Amino acid sequence: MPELPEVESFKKYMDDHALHQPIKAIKFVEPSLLLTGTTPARLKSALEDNTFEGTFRHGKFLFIELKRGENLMMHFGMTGELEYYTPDARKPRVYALLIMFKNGKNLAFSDARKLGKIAIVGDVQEFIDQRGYGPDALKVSLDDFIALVSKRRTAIKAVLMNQKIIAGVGNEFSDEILFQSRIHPASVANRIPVAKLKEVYEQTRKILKEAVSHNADREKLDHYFFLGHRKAGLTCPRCKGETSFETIGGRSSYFCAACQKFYE
DNA sequence: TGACTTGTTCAAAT
DNA sequence: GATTTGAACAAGTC
Repeated sequence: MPELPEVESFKKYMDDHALHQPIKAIKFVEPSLLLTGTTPARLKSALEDNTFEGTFRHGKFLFIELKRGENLMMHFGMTGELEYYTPDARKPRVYALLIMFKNGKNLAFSDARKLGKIAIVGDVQEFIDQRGYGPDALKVSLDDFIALVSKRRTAIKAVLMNQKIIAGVGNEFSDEILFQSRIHPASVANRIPVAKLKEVYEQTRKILKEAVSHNADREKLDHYFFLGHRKAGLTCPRCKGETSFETIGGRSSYFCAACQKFYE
């Protein structure tokens, strides 16, 4: 699922393939992905005869700067993907948004489950502020992290996944961060000692940075425990106990009840 | 067949 | 008002 590291790798993908090339035309076939305020006509007029000049990521949002001043915002939902390719009539792609460049290449944004979002955004910071998203998980300072997390009275896992507190962490990475920090995901955030929250902050940075450096490739993150194989009934590499499953914060959670301490 | 999954948003409850 | 909880959304997988 696209969390911060996956979105960062989409950012690199755009940087490597799609910048500085004039856009000839677009095709847009999935209006349900458009955020309120962006109509298909506005998308078309903003993109056609324009050029992507740079990229910016905040949490799980990717913003692609346009030469004429605005930004194309992409959110990948659960199943959003990008593909830059040479069109081939025999192998048509399924897409929600197709961008055709003057150099003959295409960029397709596809989204099988249609939970992604697309919009044209004027000022990126204003978009983030107006919608109330918290600081990016890799840019937030330790002090801000502690201040934001330590007062919450709900499960630490729900806090880490709440984009309005800290942006970028989703279900899968939250399980790994809490496993590495040895904290039970249902622990109440404001009951966790500050020294322990500092560890959560450090693990968050360590794991996300490493995932970013490997383009979120699970095979290269195999030295972590839960990434890639989230299941109940596995043997915990630390205490050799059996891993558990519970729904926490409305999401499936895997953890080791024996070595992840529960703070209540 | 239908339960389960995900990130976000919205409504309801506290 | 702020925070928390839980349901809803879509559609693919098993």
